[in-house]
Amino acid sequence: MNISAVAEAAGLPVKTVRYYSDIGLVPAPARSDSGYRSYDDAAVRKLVFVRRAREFGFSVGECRELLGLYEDRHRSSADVKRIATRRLEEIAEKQRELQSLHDELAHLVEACRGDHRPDCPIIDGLEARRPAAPE
Amino acid sequence: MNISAVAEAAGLPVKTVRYYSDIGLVPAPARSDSGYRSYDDAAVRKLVFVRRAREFGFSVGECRELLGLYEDRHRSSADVKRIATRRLEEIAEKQRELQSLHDELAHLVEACRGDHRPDCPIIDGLEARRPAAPE
DNA sequence: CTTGACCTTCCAGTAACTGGAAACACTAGG
DNA sequence: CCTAGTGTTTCCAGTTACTGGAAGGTCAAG
Repeated sequence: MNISAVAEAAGLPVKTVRYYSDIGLVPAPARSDSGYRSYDDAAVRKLVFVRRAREFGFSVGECRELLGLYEDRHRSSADVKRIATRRLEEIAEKQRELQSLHDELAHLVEACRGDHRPDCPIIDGLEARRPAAPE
Repeated sequence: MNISAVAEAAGLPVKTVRYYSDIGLVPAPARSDSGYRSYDDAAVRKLVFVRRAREFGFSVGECRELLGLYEDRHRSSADVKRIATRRLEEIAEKQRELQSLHDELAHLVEACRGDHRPDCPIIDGLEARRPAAPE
């Protein structure tokens, strides 16, 4: 399979497939006489796996970890569970943040008449509140 | 005010304040004889405004837009409302995505025994499902 | 005068790609 | 066999929004 075929099969852009090979996330594919990358079905499976994991918000580094576990089924699934659970917590945290963001902004939008008067609660709301300085 | 004072007042790292001046997001500050940046209260207000807007998920480009509106109160608040509403929709969309992500991953984690058996529903779940190819 | 904190500029790096240029490879039609 | 068009290669640069660090100038205290 040439790169565009495998890219389509995996649901990834060609550039990304090349990139994943470049950074060693997936093994370097065989090459044809003319230098074309030649992928097999195993490569497709791994790329699909990576795409899915990325969609779940796993970083490329975490994908590397997961792929290692995926490759070596003898390792305990506890490792996988640990990684996934940590990510689950991060997602939940992000959801909470997003929720408060949404509520606050929605409140401002609601309060905004959206007409041509110069005062605007959204602007005013952005201007308000000063938190503690960072680190 | 020197940069560290204004940074603290605005709740931003020094580097970021310098960066915002560099990219012209906020106006280039006056300089002392020795070349030190010298900020005034208006600069602090703008930086606070930008920090808040960034916290709301507005991109730097959008902050530029908003800052323009903020600077020119004669413009209608409809513009502000339009931008904020669009962002609100994006936040809601992101929340929905995050929710389905969370549910799916939580399901997999629950199904995972987390022991030393070689099969792992999380791995299997990541391996499954192939969507349409992108763009 | 020296020490230490603060400031300057510039360069590089981050994450995860994405876009584009220049050049070679392959396939189909004429 | 030639040509056009598409696919592929490598490499370099750019993206976003900073962040870290080096080399060096400045300032206030003791």
